[in-house]
Amino acid sequence: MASSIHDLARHLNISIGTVSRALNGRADVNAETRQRVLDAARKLNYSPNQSGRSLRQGATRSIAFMLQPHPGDQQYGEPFFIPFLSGLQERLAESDLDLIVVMGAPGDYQQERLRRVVETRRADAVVLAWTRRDDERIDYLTERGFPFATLGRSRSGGKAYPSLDLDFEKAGSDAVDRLVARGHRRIAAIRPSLNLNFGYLFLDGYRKALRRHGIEVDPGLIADGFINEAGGYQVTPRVMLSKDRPTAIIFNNDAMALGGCKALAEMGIRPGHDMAVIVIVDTPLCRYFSPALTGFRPALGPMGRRLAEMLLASLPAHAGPEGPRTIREVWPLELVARESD
Amino acid sequence: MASSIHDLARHLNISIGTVSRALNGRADVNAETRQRVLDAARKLNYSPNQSGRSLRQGATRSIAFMLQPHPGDQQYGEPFFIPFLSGLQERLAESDLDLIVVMGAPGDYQQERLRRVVETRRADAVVLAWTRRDDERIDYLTERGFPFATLGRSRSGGKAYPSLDLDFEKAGSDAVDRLVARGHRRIAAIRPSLNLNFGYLFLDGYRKALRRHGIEVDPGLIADGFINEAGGYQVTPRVMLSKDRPTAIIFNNDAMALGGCKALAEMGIRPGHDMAVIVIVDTPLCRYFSPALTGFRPALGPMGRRLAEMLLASLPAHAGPEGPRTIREVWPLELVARESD
DNA sequence: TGTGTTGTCGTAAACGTTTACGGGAAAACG
DNA sequence: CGTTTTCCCGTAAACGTTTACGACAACACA
Repeated sequence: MASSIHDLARHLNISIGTVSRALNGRADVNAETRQRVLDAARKLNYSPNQSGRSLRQGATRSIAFMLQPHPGDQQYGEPFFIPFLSGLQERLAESDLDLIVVMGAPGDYQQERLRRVVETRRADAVVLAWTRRDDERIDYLTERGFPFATLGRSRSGGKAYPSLDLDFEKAGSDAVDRLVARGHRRIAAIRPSLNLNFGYLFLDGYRKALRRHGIEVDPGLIADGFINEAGGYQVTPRVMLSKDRPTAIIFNNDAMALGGCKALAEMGIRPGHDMAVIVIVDTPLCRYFSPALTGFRPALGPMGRRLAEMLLASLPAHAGPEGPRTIREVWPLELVARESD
Repeated sequence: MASSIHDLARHLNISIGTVSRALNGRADVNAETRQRVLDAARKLNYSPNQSGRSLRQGATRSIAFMLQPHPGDQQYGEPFFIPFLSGLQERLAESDLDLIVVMGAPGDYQQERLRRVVETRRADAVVLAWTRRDDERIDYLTERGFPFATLGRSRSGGKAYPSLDLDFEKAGSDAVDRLVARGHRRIAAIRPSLNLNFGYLFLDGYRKALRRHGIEVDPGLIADGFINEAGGYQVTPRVMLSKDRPTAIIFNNDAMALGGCKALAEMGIRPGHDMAVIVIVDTPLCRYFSPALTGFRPALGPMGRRLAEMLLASLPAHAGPEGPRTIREVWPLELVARESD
């Protein structure tokens, strides 16, 4: 079948030890021999069997990415993740690491999938997405001492692990500032239900900014919904029930905004004319919507790359010179002003 | 560190052979001993090391999914893939198989990543997405005799492998039928550039239906663009240049339609009023757009599950009773009539 | 010439499993 | 009681690597 290191050694009349050393660039092998090995490897189309390496080295050279959908949403936060995933996997590939994607419902099932990965040592480390406010996965991994990194912060206190997040708090605050500057005082906020941490962060920023402007926070102007089009559609009317209607709405993400605008349209309210709309997490969709939605754009691809790098630096095997390691980073969200506010 | 089968054996005063047999449900082990082993395994928190199994069994228990972005599009056909991926991975998980996601630019780079997976035996099989009309990856895999399945057809002739595709031809044809029935005769088609096969299939159906209705195919009403919002935005005006303007446009997918509608809006043309719009590949976005876009909805999740099943059935190791195996399936696209046409 | 050093390579163990094989005891059978 | 069968289990090889160790030759040095 596929050629092994033994075939190569036999073909060269050399021991497998020498072949291995030559291939792995060790010092104690003659330059000429190394070249012969390299040539033969190419000729015989040899690549080392990954299972063999993994077993011997105790490392699988792969990283698991855990993704969970939200109840009521089969979409896994789609538009958000692929660019991130792409950056992540690109960086991992550069270090010859593979990406294993593990999906599954949150809660027990996801936890079980995670346990399987860890205990059968299928991956050397784990990347967590959609971190919850209190995330049991983080507890589990720190307890086991298994390397991991997270996209998003969580409340799990005092634990040290690489994490990367967006500054939702500042975005929420900036959105309010911008709307207030444009004369709005009745500003609604629509965020995802569940205990997704960024929903809280965004709302914190929103609240603080309102207070700073001397505007009372009206609970009737805050609503939670599924983090998708349907969620935005269902929940937006609720905010319009107030006796004193909002003149602006901040949506957590593009999908919710899309559903929300649909609901507004059905009420005869035109986003961008009769109602200012701002989106916190901007995607290409926002730009091409009518009216084009102003929002805060994340640098998803670079974030994926960066988190991969932070994770690698925290891994004993891949760490470079034992320099200081970045533990947590919070990246800014850049405002893209368009037509909807 | 993590417990091995030796620890378990020592703890039970039993040989590792027996432990392994007990765990793997083989017949030649006493019922009581098996129970003791099972209990101890749970107590000591033992799970077999995957690298060890892989090496011994010559199978990694993982499947690679190859995804390529399109030039000019960093999005990997986002909204389309996650639900599919979710179904795929769910089904694989049920057979205790992991999913490795390999991304990378099409062409040489993607080919090299594929070679690495195959030659280093990181996966037992491969799933190809975004198949091109002539796909060198398919040639490579069949030549190597490596198991694989594809989402989408390709032109690579005479090769037998499981493949699953949508009936884009019929959808293109149905779309024309529907528009003609509503009085349209100037119907434009906007499809992805590159040699993505579904672009051709869709256009074939479109052309045939027009001819069936005795309408001449006007090349000026057909345009190619990047398969995303920007592509639709850029290319739609081109179709409007005809001296005899179209009264209806069929877009290949939701993202292109979104961009196209934006372009129309800027020309003062209101989709659903002044211009009929139909989308071939419908996603949740279409429903919540204003006007809600009529389109053809694919059953992405079930398709993922099904392709996983077809692939498994074609694998020697996982094949059930040697029944006949489905090789290719073409699934219908279901029309969802909404407001835009 | 004897001793120490350097450069290169082969040997063999080890990683954690699964499994073919054989052995011994108990059960079944005459 | 002797023979055959059945049931369980232990032994050891094998999967494909990497790597610690030692051997050997060549060379330098005194």
